[in-house]
Amino acid sequence: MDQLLQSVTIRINEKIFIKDPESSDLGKRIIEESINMIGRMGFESFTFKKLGTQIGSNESSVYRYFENKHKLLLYLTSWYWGWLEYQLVFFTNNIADPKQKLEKAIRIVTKTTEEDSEFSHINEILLNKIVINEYSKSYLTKEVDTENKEGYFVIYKRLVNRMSSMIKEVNEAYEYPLSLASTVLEGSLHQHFLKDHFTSLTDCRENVDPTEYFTQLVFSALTSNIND
Amino acid sequence: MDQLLQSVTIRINEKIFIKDPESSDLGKRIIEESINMIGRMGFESFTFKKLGTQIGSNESSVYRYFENKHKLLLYLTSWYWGWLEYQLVFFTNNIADPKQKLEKAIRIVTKTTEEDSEFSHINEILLNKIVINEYSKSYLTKEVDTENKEGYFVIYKRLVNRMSSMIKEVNEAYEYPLSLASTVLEGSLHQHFLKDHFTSLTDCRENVDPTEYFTQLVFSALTSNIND
DNA sequence: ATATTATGATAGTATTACTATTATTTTTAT
DNA sequence: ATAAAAATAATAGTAATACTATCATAATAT
Repeated sequence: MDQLLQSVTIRINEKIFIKDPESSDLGKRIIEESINMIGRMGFESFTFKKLGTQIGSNESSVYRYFENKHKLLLYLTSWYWGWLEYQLVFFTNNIADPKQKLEKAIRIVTKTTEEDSEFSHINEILLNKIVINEYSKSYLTKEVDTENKEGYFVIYKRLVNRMSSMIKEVNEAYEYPLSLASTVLEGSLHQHFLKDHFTSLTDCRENVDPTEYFTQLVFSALTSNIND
Repeated sequence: MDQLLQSVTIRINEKIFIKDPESSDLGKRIIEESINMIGRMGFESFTFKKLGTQIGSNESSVYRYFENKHKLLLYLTSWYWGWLEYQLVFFTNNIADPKQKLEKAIRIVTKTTEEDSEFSHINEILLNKIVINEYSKSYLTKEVDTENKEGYFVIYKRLVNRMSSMIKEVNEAYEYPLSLASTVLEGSLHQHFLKDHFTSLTDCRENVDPTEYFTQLVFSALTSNIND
């Protein structure tokens, strides 16, 4: 990623925050440091009090940006999916062949984030780890339906839909484009997690990325003739 | 499921509990009522104090069975996976043809639990809902590696391995049997969740079970010639 | 120079997630 | 049948969490 990205901002649903963290220095420190802290200690041990101390500020000041840490997690993960969506669109835009396009798309959404684009104060490598470890917690709640209606998951949903469209462009007769798209996105996070913690449950490892597995899986499904 | 099951017990790692809940009436009420309560109010709102009140007992008594609610969740989910494993083995045991066997296996692990087997005080329908909504939380923690070493996830791991073996029996050249097995198990929970809360992200719905989707997906992957 | 807004400091509350102690009831062993 | 042991219940207490509320101070905008 390069210069271009420096002028791009990821637009997050305004209901997720009280005050836009991008609008001030303190806000940016909140985002920056919360990524470090959640990455280091995990979401459950992370608190606004600890964050306040860490950024040389105050618990009460953090509360002026986010209602609670759940909303902050929604903010961080939305940002991540927005960033991925941007890459997906940018790098597949010029590809005419649907197969090549889909292949590129799968590569983008399943790869390990290995470089920090430096286009913001956000550490994408760490954020990728956070998404792997914590994303499910943002929607596996009793409030999902309300929060979904409020539009807290729009970016992720848009991403799944973009993948689904690319799948359909390869084979419009395929019956499960949405399920396949959501399986690739969610499954990729899961395979990355297994690679790090349950090596006996995955074939992915150092140098065998989930990318290859999912690419083969998707193209098999789309070019299969088992239902003929 | 029938009579036979009444004599089967699912063996849970003894480190997960302090006192075996199967060993007393109070223990069984703890399990039974915790399933109702977690199902109703979600894992985060559930507390041992509320559980104590509900079963006409005491917070401190619950603590004599489980160290904390995380361990209780591990117990419940282990039980569920053990129960699924039992069905998997039981109903595939007599099938000689590897394809038919795998097909049956996929059906068992991806179907919606629709009947309470009555072979225990455990409500399997509700427990299935709990697994869909809460299972990820049991391993997406900072303590996974330690708890994995303690053997808290053995049953689940055994289940993935059984699925993986069945996959290999259909196509021993297939490169990702473990990833495919873990994708089916985890992905099935995810598709069920989407069906209930994010209908725009899945093709599964009333009468279109994840079963069909995953069956097609797995057999496409195994009979694919895209790498030839 | 003053009003406005942002931030910081402090205090307070209800709830959670426990631990510890003691009392009471139930079970079991003799 | 009785004593000892084990299980359960009741009560109290603690540190931490997840906030809310209030007031003071600093930065900025007009």
